[in-house]
Amino acid sequence: MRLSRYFLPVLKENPAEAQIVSHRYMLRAGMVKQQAAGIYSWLPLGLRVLRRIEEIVNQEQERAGHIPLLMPTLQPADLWRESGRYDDYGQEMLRIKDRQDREMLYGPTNEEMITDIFRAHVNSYKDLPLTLYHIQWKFRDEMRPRFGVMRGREFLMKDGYNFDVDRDAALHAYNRHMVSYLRTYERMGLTAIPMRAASGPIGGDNTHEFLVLAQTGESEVFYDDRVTALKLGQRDIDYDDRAQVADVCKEFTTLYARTDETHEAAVFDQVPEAHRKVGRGIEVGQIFYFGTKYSEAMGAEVVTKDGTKVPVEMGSHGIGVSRLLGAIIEASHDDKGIIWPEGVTPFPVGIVNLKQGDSATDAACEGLYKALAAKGLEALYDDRDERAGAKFATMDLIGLPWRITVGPRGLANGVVELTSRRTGESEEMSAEAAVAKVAEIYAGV
RNA sequence: CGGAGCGUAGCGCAGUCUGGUAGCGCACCUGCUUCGGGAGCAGGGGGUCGGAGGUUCGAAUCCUCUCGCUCCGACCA
Repeated sequence: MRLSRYFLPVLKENPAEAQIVSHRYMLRAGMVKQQAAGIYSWLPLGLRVLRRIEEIVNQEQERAGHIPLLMPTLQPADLWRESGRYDDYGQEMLRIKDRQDREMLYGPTNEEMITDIFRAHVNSYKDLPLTLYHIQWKFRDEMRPRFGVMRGREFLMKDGYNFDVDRDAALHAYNRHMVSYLRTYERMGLTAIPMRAASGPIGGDNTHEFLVLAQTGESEVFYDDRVTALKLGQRDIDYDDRAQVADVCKEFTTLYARTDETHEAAVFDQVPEAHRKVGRGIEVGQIFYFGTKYSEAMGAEVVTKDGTKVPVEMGSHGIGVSRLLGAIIEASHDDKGIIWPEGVTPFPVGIVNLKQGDSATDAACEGLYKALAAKGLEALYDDRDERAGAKFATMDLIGLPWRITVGPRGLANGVVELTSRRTGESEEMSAEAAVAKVAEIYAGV
């Protein structure tokens, strides 16, 4: 993408309403525009990151054997009357009437609707296990939306639902989700710690939240800091292997890690003092096992091997996709701007032409741009007629992890400069070597 | 939902107390100079002062109502 033809409305000054760093940078980098309290337009740069995050979520869900579908944002009230939640959900649910005066709602979650789909089409244990998920906009009419996309009223969420024949199978689904979530967050450059949680209006007694440590987090967290060193890495996981998946969950949930909702001081005190940490975290996902709560209420049953009918065992699992943008920025930025992890960056690399209009630098930049594209890497090429300082400031603000700087001084020696946004370190090399190095960096992402 | 505050140009703000017909910086447009970390000079365009009603010779400014947004608290992906 050539910046001169892109739509990237960056702001030099901090918008007054933005209190936390991710909100400030998202506005300043031209990623979002607020349209109402807790409701945002996604501008091109923000949309690119949102799509990247969705893509990673999709890939990891499908890798775990979960199946995508898409349910609507608007739902009929009657479905929610069956579970009893139409009345229970309260003011947070946005209720709407259509022209026939039918009661509708903008979905805050989809347990009822997925159960309706299930009961309409599945009758036998032979069709299980089954996990369906979608990534769809949700609306929760929060009392107090704040922190930009971190607590919006409209937000993009991945929500998945598992259907299993018995409790053991459902708990395996729970574990499978935990592992797939760990891998998802790691690919986004995040350390998200599973913490035992309270269940809230979804219901159920087995639930973990995934927390990203950050000063600006809304939850107080208590943890053994050795959990932050745990990494899934590239290990090979067979998601159908119950024992292997359970072992991974055990590895990641044995050390103490709780939110204030489930914190137990007496247990926490047994953590060695050197590792005992209290901090704050951003909740970026939650998984639940809730058994037959919805299937019983809504008559979602399957016939078992011995011919009896049983309500299907269920769980649900959510990742706050739009919230993740904020969480990643909170976890990865400096005083100049965002620092995107390679996994989610809107563009893999930026090209800065220090002397636009100079035939040598222009030609070198065009060559780089095309060579990168040939490797499947779409660079953001700053071809504006701006001074070097302005170009650097823009690149730093929008946070592309790698920058190739092309100027007449370097070209005279046959080199360009490859700079890491994270470390600030620069290395001079030929244009060919820079392309090769960037390609190598992204080969593993 | 309780408490506090703010709406004046695209963004950040001053002007409101003490009414006199709207200003600064950034951004934008033109020209010249400049050109490896958000340039300088000169010129220029842009605002029914959130909305409605009222008081007044006269309202951004005073009064009433209303809408929107932000922050602090209790709730949540």
